[in-house]
Amino acid sequence: MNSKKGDHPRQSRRERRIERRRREIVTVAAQLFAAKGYAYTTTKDIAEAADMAEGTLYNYFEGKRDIMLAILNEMCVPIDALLQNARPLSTRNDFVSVVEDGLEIFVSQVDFTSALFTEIWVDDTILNDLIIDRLQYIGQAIQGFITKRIEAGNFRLIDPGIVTTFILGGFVALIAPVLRGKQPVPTPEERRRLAQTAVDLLFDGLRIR
Amino acid sequence: MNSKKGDHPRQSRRERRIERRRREIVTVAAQLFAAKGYAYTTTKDIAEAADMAEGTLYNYFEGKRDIMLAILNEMCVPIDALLQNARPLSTRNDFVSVVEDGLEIFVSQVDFTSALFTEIWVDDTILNDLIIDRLQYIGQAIQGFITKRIEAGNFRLIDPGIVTTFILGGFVALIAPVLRGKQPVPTPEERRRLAQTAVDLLFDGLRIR
Amino acid sequence: MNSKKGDHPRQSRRERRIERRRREIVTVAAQLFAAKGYAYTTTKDIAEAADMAEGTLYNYFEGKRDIMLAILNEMCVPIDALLQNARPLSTRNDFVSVVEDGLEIFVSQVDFTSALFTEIWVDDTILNDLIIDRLQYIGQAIQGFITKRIEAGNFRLIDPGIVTTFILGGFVALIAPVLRGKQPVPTPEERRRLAQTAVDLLFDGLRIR
Amino acid sequence: MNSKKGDHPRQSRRERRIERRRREIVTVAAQLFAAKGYAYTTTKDIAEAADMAEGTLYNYFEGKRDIMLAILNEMCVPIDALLQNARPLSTRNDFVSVVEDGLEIFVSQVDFTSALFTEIWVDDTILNDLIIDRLQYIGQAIQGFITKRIEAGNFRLIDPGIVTTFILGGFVALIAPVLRGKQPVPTPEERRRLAQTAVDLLFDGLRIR
DNA sequence: CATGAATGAGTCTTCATTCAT
DNA sequence: GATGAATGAAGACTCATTCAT
Repeated sequence: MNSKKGDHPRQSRRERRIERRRREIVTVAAQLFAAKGYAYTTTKDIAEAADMAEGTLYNYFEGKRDIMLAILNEMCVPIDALLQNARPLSTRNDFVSVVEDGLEIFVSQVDFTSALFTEIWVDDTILNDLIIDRLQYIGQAIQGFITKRIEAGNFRLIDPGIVTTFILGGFVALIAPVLRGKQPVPTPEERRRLAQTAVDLLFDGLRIR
Repeated sequence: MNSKKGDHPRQSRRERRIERRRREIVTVAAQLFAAKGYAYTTTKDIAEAADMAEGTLYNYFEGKRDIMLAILNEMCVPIDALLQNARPLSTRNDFVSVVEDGLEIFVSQVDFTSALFTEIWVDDTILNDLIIDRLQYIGQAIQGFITKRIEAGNFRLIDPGIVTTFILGGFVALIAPVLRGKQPVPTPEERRRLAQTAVDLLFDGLRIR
Repeated sequence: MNSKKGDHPRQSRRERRIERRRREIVTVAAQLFAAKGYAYTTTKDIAEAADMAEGTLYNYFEGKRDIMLAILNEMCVPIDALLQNARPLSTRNDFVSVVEDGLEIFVSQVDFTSALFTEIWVDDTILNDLIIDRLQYIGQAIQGFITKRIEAGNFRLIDPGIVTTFILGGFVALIAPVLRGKQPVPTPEERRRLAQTAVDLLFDGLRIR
Repeated sequence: MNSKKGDHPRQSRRERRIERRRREIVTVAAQLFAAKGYAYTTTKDIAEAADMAEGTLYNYFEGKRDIMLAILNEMCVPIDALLQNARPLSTRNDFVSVVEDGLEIFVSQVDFTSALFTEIWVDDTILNDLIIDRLQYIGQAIQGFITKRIEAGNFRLIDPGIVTTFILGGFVALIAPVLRGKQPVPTPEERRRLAQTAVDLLFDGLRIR
């Protein structure tokens, strides 16, 4: 019997401790990577921020890069959850919800998101392994939605590819200032308003109809 | 008098040569920074690519960072020109033109743009010194345009700040795949279509009116 | 009295367990040292091979170096036994026997011998503390044998020192390929043949008499 | 014109300087490797001994291991020369000469030889790449010599393989004490005597004929 | 001006040893 | 006694910058 009481301890105390420690490291590393970028963050920085010896890092991660990958995976979990659970986009409200949830994910983990964005521009491996697929998945969902609506006669005839790209960019732009600390993290209400305004713009455009 | 003959040589031959050399360095450095990121590009890389000795770089630039700054300034020249010369946005076509011109600038200097984008996420100084002001200038132009149109009763009542952010993000998204080599550099015709589609979306939205 | 019952237990059960554990460690360590060399074998390697925690090693040895010394001592026990028990060399057969026994000792403990040879070249302390004396003892035995035979008119007048050195080297060369895994461990029959051939060569030389 | 005077300067001044520097490094490194072993010699040690900054080493060698390989190659040059130029062994005097020359090579470069011997026991790559082939070459030369003599009726019927191994070991044993600093470097006269005694022993054995 | 060797602070990583549990 | 996480000193190697030629 591993644990004194519980019958089904998911993890032994040891495993929990290890997990906790990894989390600590990942958390502070994300902050540092977000603030200074991966290349400019030293393992010494991370160790000091995590208040441990440099060598201790290597009991939990294979190396600096491994910490980065852990951050990115951490980041991917809620994203994948969103992608899995998302009902197929069919109504305007679906769209607003998804945008809102997306904002929530990225913005509630500013450091992780920021670290992610920083490296995407530099590291092809990361881009290919982690981003491209998900981006295509999202892109196809949006394109599917638009295409179907066009066929149904609800949407105008407009290149769905370009629109999708534009939408994704707009979405990122909404969170970029937050990531770079130029704007405070939006409250849930503000996120809702952002999502609604964005979708509003997208559906009806600027011009008075 | 520096030059032997001409009365008003803007620059002596020597100065021209220096200028040419600086350009060479900046050009190859931009390629390297774009490809591998600033941090992962060594001065040796640059020197080799520019076919000169490492030490020679220091006759033209104060150091590695100074080369980066030169790249960014290089980048800013056409942007500032665009911003200066742009007629105040008043018609829909103005908008299309500006977007088109913007695409042209960024896309025709993929390396410079790419190098720029890479560092913005990491380097606060660069962000503040070079980007923020221009972004605000552009943002205000767009916001002004929207606000005026709203007042004129042409545009719906919609938060101009959010719209502006969204627009800028969409714009960046159009060039991002090119920067990362995931899409080929668009031809002038494609740029025009991109610009038109984007503005079209922006003005009239997706829905059939 | 340590043990509960027996009157003359050489060692208590505890002591025997400790001794057994030390043996285990020494055995696996010798394998590793032989295979990779002392410097390239980590305490983690040893601990894993001995199927115990790294820290446990330190309950039985003062440190990594201490394990090495234990190996060497282990190695010395049968050697010293051989040296003690060996009748003074007097006949040709004595010589063959000693060579044969020597081969047996070194070759039956390939890992220990190998570990020993590896470090002798590097570590002066080991060389001085463990090897020099024994080597001199052996050398003197051989020299004594030769000198006596020369005086007796059986052997030619030939520098006994050089001969001794040459003999020892020849002996080592016979086992070296085995130590380095370039030849299989010789069977007792092969060892006998090796010993006989070597002594034969030594006594009568190559030339037809 | 590269050089002021000479028409056929084998190497430019720069190349000569580089070669000189490499030599310096190799020389001090060999001393250190010989004294402490490869693993226990740090690049810092080498740099200090060569009186230069650590980084400078890397202008001349790819890394620590590369320095080791340079030492070994340095070592191989005279050996290969000896092997190439050696007349086929046919007389007893040929044998003495080769042994003498071999002693000269190894003993005149104590540090290099010592560094070599140290690593052979540990590093399979080195052993395979540099030693095995040459050893086999030498072994075959000796075996060939013996076999031919046996066929000619000059030598007794004795396993040439074992004899060869024994000879090589004897040879190494003659230089081992010098390598480990236990004996002074032998003078040419001493080398000659060593060689003669060894070959004498080998041909005629100890026993009075 | 051009060169490129020299520099040495700084990086990531390893590992023998300790010690709280 | 057993464990294995924590430690931190030390190691190999990198690279922006300097400077003598």
